[in-house]
Amino acid sequence: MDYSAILKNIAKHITLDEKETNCFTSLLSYREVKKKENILQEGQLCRNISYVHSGVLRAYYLDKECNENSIMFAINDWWITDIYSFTTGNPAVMHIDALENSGVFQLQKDDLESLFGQVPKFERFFRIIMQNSYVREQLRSIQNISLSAEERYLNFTQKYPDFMQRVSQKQIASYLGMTPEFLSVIRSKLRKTGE
Amino acid sequence: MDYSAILKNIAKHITLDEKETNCFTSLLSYREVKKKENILQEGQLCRNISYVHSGVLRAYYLDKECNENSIMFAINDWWITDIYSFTTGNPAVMHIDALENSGVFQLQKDDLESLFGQVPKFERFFRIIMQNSYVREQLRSIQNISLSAEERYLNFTQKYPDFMQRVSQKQIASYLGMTPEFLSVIRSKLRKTGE
DNA sequence: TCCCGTTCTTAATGTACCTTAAGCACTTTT
DNA sequence: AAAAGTGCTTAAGGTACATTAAGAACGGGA
Repeated sequence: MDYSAILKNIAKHITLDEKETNCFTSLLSYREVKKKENILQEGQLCRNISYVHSGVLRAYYLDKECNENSIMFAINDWWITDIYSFTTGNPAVMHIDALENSGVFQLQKDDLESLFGQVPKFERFFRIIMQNSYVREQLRSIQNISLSAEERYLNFTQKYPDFMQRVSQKQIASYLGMTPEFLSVIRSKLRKTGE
Repeated sequence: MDYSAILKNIAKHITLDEKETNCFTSLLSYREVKKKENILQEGQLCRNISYVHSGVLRAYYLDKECNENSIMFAINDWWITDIYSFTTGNPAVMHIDALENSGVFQLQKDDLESLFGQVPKFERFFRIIMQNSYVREQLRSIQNISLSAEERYLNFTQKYPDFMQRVSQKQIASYLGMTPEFLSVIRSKLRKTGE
């Protein structure tokens, strides 16, 4: 099993010796997820967190009109989970699917707790991951409230150019809180004024 | 100085012995903040995090039309900071004011880092605080995108009844991403259909 | 290879919410 | 106590977005 990428991700924030590394990798399970395959459904308990080794996953929320509201996209080197269900133990509010054939390393919540006991440095690692995630979501809230649809789109293309290649416009629109039709109008307007 | 409330807050997630407690409290500085007084402005570096001992603080973002977009309210027993500036070291994007005469305990970023070194348990404490904050913001993003203005308002009144007494409607409207006029219309409609 | 489903586009119509403005109640300043 | 500011309400008119619908282009499955 190729742990190099995930270990490099960990090494961004903490330094592990060999024993700690083995302790960590022994808790990981690798899972292949086919395109369109689902790894979490609303109502289930989300008891693990996934590191995306390859491919793309998407988390989304189905509202009462059954619209898909994209919550996050996760490509290579991102972590993804239903953090609400994972944290509180309540049923999941979101669905998580693969947008391409993907490979993820999964860590069970119980194993993570025991890892915290054995290698307390991981508290630091996940403190940093959670803090960065909080920053990202807070900036998103601010932008949702204070920017127009066009501004949100321009922002997204700058901030996440990688996603533009790999995620459909429909899904980007749902992440940005607008309909795909309106996103199409915005893009066509930008195309004209851009030339 | 009365540390009982903040220590009780810490004790929700980690257990400290006497020495650790002293180490922690020695790093705190108490600050009184008068109503309308500002403790952080956009563009400054935010190098501390505040625990609200009494009163109410509000964080808000000024957009380019100079509208105040409320980001969060913090009453007794909440933590508040510009997490973006605090984390990245970039200039603050938000302002933080007191809505009432308030008392806060402040912890400097450098002191917090040294606290992590001396009492690693605090990594756990702040991991949990950050994780809970992430959950809160993510749920907020989901609701902003998928709910109508009226639904967001009803949700807010249920989730944060304490804020309703202490925060003006204008500020609640700005937190919910609508104008105060429209919130007033919603409330008047609810008053009628409620009877 | 054709077909079927999905995505993207364009356009007409509809609506949730904003803007502006005015009046009243309340609080703060002088 | 008057004056000036601020918050809440109501209403008319305006706009950014949604909805519906239909056609073109692409991609996956038999």
